[in-house]
Amino acid sequence: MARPREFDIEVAVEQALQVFWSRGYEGAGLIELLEAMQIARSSLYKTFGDKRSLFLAALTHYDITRVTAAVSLLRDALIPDGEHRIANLLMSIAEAIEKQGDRRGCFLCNTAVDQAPHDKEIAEQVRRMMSRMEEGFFCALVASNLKRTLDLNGEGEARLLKTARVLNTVYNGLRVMAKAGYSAGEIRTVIQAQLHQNGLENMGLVTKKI
Amino acid sequence: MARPREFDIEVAVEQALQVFWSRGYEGAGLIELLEAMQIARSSLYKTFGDKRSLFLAALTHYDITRVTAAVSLLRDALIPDGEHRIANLLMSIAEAIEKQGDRRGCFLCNTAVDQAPHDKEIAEQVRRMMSRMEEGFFCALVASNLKRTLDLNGEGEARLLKTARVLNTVYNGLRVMAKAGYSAGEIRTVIQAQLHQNGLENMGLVTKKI
DNA sequence: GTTATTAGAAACCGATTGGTCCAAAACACA
DNA sequence: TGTGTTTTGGACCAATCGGTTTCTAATAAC
Repeated sequence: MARPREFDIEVAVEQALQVFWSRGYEGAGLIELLEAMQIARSSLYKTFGDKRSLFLAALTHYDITRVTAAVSLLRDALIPDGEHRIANLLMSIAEAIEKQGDRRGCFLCNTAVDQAPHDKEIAEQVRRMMSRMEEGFFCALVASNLKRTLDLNGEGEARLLKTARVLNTVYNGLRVMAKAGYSAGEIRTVIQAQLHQNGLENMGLVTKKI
Repeated sequence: MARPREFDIEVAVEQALQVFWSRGYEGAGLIELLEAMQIARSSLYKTFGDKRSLFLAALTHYDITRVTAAVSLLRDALIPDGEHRIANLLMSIAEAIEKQGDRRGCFLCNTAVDQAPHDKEIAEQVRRMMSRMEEGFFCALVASNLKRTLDLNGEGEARLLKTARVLNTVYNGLRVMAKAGYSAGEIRTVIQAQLHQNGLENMGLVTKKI
């Protein structure tokens, strides 16, 4: 029995995420955040507490939207070969540069670099999100020809877990390169070389068949 | 015919670098910088112009000290095998975490992530420094068994250049992982897997013989 | 020693920072 | 319609931001 909130929290958090994503935590001013979120100062503080909590909410929102989407892509059974799923994910980095001129990179990677070292809670969440990414890569590897090769050799899933972590490391490295100004073409070359080296040979881009 | 400067510019820039390195550009306040540099406000502005120029000076200082040191390691003829030089450089990331608890990562990588997208001049310098790192990896690869394998196959230096870029990407990825909280042991595992995949098999740590 | 020049310490600047407070408006429920 | 509760916008806050100015002290050249 009270006045209802006039804005949608999820929409507001998504807008805040956009600002944090392109400006970073320190670079994002309250005014810029409020304009993007289309809410008043007091509404922000009443709803979220403070700037840091809003950031945490944005990070969680990134987790349940973007990270989840990436993991889904890596588990997508509609693309039978895991190497194709991995190639699709990595190539999307180059595509983002090419088509949208997007050099904001990965919000998770950005946050790991500039906030995780100074904030324990953020660091923990970043670790969890990184682990989710690794799991995604692992799922794709389970459906790859690398898995089949390893099965013949009798090597276990330990090797797959290791490769998943390597791929996630490369993924983060690529996002840094994108921010450093490398072109879409240069990034694609790195991806191809990397996939080749990981024994993921069949790596042409394959679109989902529905 | 004037009063001489009381502080050493290089020392001051090195101290400023330390602050920018651990706090980032926006996170580094004037007061913190001045205290670390042990100079007065007006001296800073007279000598460097403004905060951004000081940052640029710190970035250049990082280039001519740290990046140069890394490249020297990668070209060090006293370590005959290139793969050992590469392993040494990558393993130093894990060592920094283990021995100094240093999670500030690589200042070049940090700057690429949080400043390059917003500042053209910084972006250009970051690109130049990344290229220097790649050249370093290339020099090490020239002295590696991968090179010898490729020579037999008739593959040219193009492949080596590509691998150099991949290694630099991995290097940046590892620095992100370090910031994300991965342990020295976890990072070492990734490095070993990666070196293995790059055909750089002889990868035990080898100390320089003088 | 005088003079020209510059370094240095500190006061000072407006703008902006993140954050609080309060009166008024808007709704749910009776 | 009246009442109670909560959101809202905007005024307000001290602190800090990056940057400037001023004035004094130091010193090299003459």
